[in-house]
Amino acid sequence: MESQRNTKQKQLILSILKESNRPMSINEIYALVVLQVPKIAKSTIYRNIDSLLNQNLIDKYHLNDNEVFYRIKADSHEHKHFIICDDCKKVFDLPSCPIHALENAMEEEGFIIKEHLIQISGICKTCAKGHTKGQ
Amino acid sequence: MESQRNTKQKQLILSILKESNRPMSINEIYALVVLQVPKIAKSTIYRNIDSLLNQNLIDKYHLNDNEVFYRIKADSHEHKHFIICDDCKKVFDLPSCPIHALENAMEEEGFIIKEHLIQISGICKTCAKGHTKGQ
DNA sequence: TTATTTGCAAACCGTTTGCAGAGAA
DNA sequence: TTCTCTGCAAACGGTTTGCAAATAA
Repeated sequence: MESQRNTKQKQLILSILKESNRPMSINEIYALVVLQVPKIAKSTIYRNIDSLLNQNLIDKYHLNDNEVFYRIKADSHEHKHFIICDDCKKVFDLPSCPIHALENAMEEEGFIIKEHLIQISGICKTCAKGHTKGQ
Repeated sequence: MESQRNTKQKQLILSILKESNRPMSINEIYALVVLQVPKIAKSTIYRNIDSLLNQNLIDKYHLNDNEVFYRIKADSHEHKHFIICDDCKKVFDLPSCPIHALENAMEEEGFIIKEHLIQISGICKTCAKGHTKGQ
């Protein structure tokens, strides 16, 4: 891996993700960055996001209506429980995992739940037979 | 809505989805369709998929590595609990929802679980205040 | 016969890449 | 000074669209 330079563009992107502390789309990030660096190109944001991913400072998610979101990495482990607003399309973290208690808590806090989705991934029986390919 | 014609292309696409009975990507569908209709264009598949979606015969999901999947509609309600193979990238339905028991069952059946994701969507507090927009 | 559907090619749009100049170290 | 990063413009790839020929009804 090459050495990394600290440009104001990269610092700005990182600080936006840190402050929002929720998954953001490229367009959300761009809208905020462009206020402070009016001539910034979207490719610069894509490249910096890529660099932050490689540095393991942020995570990437494919959520909702096929949009891609990035979020500052959680302290301990990757947090992958989201709540998505059907209206404004923003994505928020869920406080915890157990689903039923959690839904009740969400509703008490004023979020109107429409549906939930559970996604589990790993290696299926067929593929597990074929190879021991760990990663 | 206009009248719908039953072309062999559309019948074929629908029957492929019915037989597989799991979420399939456009490319998976295309690979099977092209065997029987060699000159078919992908745009024809996209258009037929769109028509089947409008007819409420199939569902659409954005899963895994930003891929889009389509699956024949379940009898009762929309089934949105998937299990995804990290290796072959195929997507299968989960038999039921409650997550812990389910993970145990999956592992007993030989699926190696790497991670799971819970996604809940609805209307956030802020948006709920603004408007009473039901859909 | 006639209106919808098809195959083809071009357009579209989010993302990626090549490149010369700007800027960090 | 040197080498990475930026802004710009063009390329890329999955999806959509326009159009004339094919086909279901």
